Amino acid sequence: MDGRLARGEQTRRSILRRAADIASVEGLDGLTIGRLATDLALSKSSVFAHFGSKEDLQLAAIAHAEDVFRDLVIRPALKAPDGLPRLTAMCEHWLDYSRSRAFPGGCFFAGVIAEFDAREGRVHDAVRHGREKWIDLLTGLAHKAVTLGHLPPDTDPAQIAFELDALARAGNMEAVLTGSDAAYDRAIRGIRARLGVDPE
Amino acid sequence: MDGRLARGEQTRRSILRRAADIASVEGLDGLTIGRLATDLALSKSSVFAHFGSKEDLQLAAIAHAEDVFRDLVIRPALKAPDGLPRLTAMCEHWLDYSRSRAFPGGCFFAGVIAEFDAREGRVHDAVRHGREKWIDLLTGLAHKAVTLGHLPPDTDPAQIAFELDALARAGNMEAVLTGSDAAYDRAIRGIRARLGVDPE
DNA sequence: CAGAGATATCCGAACGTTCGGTCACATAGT
DNA sequence: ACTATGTGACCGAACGTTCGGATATCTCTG
Repeated sequence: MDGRLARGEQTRRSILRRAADIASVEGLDGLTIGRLATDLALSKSSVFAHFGSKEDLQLAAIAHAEDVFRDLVIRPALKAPDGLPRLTAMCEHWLDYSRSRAFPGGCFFAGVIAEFDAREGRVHDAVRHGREKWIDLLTGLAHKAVTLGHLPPDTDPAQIAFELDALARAGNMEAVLTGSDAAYDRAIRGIRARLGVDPE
Repeated sequence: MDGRLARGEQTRRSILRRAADIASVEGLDGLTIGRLATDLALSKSSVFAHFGSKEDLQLAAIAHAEDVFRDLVIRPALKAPDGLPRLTAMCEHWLDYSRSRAFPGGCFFAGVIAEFDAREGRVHDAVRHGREKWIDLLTGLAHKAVTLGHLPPDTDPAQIAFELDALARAGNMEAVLTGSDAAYDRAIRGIRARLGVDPE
């Protein structure tokens, strides 16, 4: 077992990368096995065989997008000092991740949540669970910021997590919709004001 | 030309009502002519004939949803006194419209915007234009509230419109995703705090 | 080290279904 | 009788899925 990846694993990853990119624009339903096969110069059956069903492909794409999100947003932000700096860093990395178009359709989850929020099934559950973890993370950071005295003692951590997420998500959506980066400035201004942080 | 509707117009409206309901859950792409025909006990060709193409059906569904939104949110809110009361009324009617599930998938536009924000074409343009009108409306109300002295004179109307929309939209999404109404309280609390209005 | 055998990986063809869309024809309303 | 409205049969394309077999890649033996 050397460090190299087995051939199948490489293919699987290339499929997932492409799948997440497509899904961020066309949605997880718009994601198509035939389209994937064409784009990657593979056969439909080969793409299919790696996942066993379209639903499992969708779930794998979500898991992959979560890995990307962890690498680009969560892990870097956790390097900031605990409390308010870490909370603001999390929001700013979130916006950078959207702005950089790590996924061509903006934030992968913003699109997928809206697609599956009102449905049922495994994909809905996975999306919902992923979002819960994210909100819990933000809430925990806000709580820590309160206990450290970085935020007023009467601050409700869950409420502030909700509002920060709302502002960031709105920035992503408007930026993608209009093709302009101006919405990111709106989002960051709202976030900084809400946290009582001086605008740079 | 008496007051009654022509037969075809009645059918057309029933199609659009159902189409908007389906699209709010499954998306405008998940909306299917065959599904519509089955649900309404019509033939596919009849449904199709009313619109000429699927894209035109999607555009008509958007226009219909805008009518509903105008009736349930905008018109009632405009009865409130000008300035801050009207702005808060707009937000609250927005949340009530989402909570009441006028569309089974929550706010029609929240879903459709996320579906088409990163795409191109007529549907994207229609969605974007509709959202522009909505934001302009909110911005105008905020501006009026500032000039009337209901909000601090240094308030940026466009910024506050962005933030109010962000909070309301987040409330809708989380409520639909989790099936709980608690998110609406979060949204309204954030909105009232942002506007400096006392919670009731 | 070579080569046989097992195992991953991938392909091509086909399946049944559903999609948006077309068309000739029937029916209903005035 | 004429027009608006709706039907039913049908098309080609794309969908997810299945399957048998070809082709790499790895493993184990001699």
